[in-house]
Amino acid sequence: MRTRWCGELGIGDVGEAVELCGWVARRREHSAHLAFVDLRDRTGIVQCVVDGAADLRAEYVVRVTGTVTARPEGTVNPSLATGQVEVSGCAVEILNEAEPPPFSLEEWSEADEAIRLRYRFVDMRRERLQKNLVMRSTINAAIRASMFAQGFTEVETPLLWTPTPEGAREFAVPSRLQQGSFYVLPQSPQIAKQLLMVAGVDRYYQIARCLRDEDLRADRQFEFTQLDIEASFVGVEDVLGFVEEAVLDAVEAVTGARPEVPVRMTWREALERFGTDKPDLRYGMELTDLAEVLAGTGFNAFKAEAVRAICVPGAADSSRSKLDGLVERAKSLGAAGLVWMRVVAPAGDDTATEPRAKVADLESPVAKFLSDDERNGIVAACGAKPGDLLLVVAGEHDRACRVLGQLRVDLGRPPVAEGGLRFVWVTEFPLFDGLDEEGNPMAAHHPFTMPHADDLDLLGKDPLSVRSLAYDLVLNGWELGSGSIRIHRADIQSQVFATLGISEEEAEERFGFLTGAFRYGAPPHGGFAVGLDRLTALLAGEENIREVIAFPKTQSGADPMTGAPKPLADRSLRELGIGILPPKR
RNA sequence: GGACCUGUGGUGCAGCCUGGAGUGCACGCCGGCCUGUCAAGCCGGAGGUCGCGGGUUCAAAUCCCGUCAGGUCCGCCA
Repeated sequence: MRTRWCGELGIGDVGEAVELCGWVARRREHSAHLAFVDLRDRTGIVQCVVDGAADLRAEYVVRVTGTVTARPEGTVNPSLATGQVEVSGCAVEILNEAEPPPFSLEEWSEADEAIRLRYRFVDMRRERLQKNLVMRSTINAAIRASMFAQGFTEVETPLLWTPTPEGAREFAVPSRLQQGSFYVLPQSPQIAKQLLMVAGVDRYYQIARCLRDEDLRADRQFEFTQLDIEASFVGVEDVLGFVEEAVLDAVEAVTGARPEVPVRMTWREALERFGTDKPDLRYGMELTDLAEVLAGTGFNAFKAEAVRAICVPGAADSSRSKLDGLVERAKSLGAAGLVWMRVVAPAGDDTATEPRAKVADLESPVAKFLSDDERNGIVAACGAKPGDLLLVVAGEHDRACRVLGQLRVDLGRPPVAEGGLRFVWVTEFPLFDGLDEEGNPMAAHHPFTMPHADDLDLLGKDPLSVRSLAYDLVLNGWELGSGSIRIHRADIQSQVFATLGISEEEAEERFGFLTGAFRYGAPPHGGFAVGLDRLTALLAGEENIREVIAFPKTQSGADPMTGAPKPLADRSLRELGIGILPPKR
């Protein structure tokens, strides 16, 4: 039906007779006998010169036959990739008519999210989504090539899996043949891939769909895609190497340049410096420890386990209401309070106004409670300059760090498309993360994560301080993925289960098929999973992973195009043995 | 479960704070004109349950309450 793509035509094609197919993107009608039709296919747009276009409308599907010609002098369009040429002497065959699109398909035009999703098939005609879907495909292809080259075997695992309470909420699938029983959709192929290690597959990967029934966010959909990896007879460094190779290959395939290898950082260091386990290295504003400067302070609010600060460059002119807003934000994040300090010209500086000079070089509600040495020390420790704003949080150590880490993101994070690609390996995550209602430690990663060899004897004594062989890959402040070395020895697994407060019977019931399999010769193994929606979004410069997914859901989990989720017909419910309870109220 | 923002012809907005006739802008749509435009231009026209429900008021797009939808975030996401 066609001989060429619209977007690939250039000056080198002049003189060629072409047949093109696509959609009418725009139409500029000059008279009954001269019109310009911009024809669009997946590769781009080219201008066609037509003898009259009165019967054409936007988004009509057409086949154009004509000759590629150089545009007349002065009519070249530099903003169009094909702008040096046009297709002239065109005959236009209408393959299908179209109603006017529900929203403008011009790239500069924005439409409401609900309408975009309702007419996703129209939205996807735009360059933005076309480009993102192609990029996603490029990434997938590069990853498959990389994993295959590294000797990995792609294995598919079931979507109809078994409930494994613990972790994310699962989507349930009723069984028709065994009424009252359910499959669940896998929140990840975690257990399946460990079984593949017992099976001797040795090096497994899969571009796997994962499903979690948790609330949606800009970087979270119900269903998402991971590069899932597991390998036997490996240590942490091996796993990081496999992942690094695949991810950097994928980035290189998209950008044409191999990025810097990820920076290494322990979880502890990330928390101390950035107040988060997913540090964004594209900008500064790192946390400053004020403990030393304030060691002997008389100000009660600063007599705390930790006193930390961030410096916001040039923000000293923030309005009082903005500062009040920051205080509220800090409180909502769990801080007891937030102290702000405007750094102004130092005392004695001729440019300082009289009232400011009286409080030395800090303008703050608490300045009067601080000694001159403390004020100077704070400014020096933070490396602050006049015009900067300091934000100080005092309190329990981890919480103070996290609050400031979030404020740092709120105030400093650049747009997603700026600042390059800064990969970070965050290593030595704690094995446990807080206590549940019954006072038992909760697994930070999952219950099969190997404790750090040096911390094994702490399991019984001080579980919360036990480090693990778990690690995250972070890119520009987004958690791209996580993984760990798994426990393959029954004695250590029992110890961890015991620490988690999981009895042997309970472990047997929940994970018996895994621990049972482990008795038949489980190799040491470990793995990782990389979120490909997030990776693609970051490479595409998108703030929301919806933009790299063909058919995403809204934040309330709906699909405006299909109307899903919908009630099931009574007949279907009966067949599944399911009754619907009256709505809660 | 919670907080905040948004909802006005097909689309994107302004109007709302400070109530007074659905008023306005841009795009699109329909008709006409126009032989080198390119987000074409010019002229004319059509198109509205101001998300929905209730309340206050002589009077509500505007104020109040509720609700629905979309978005961002907290909780949640081993």
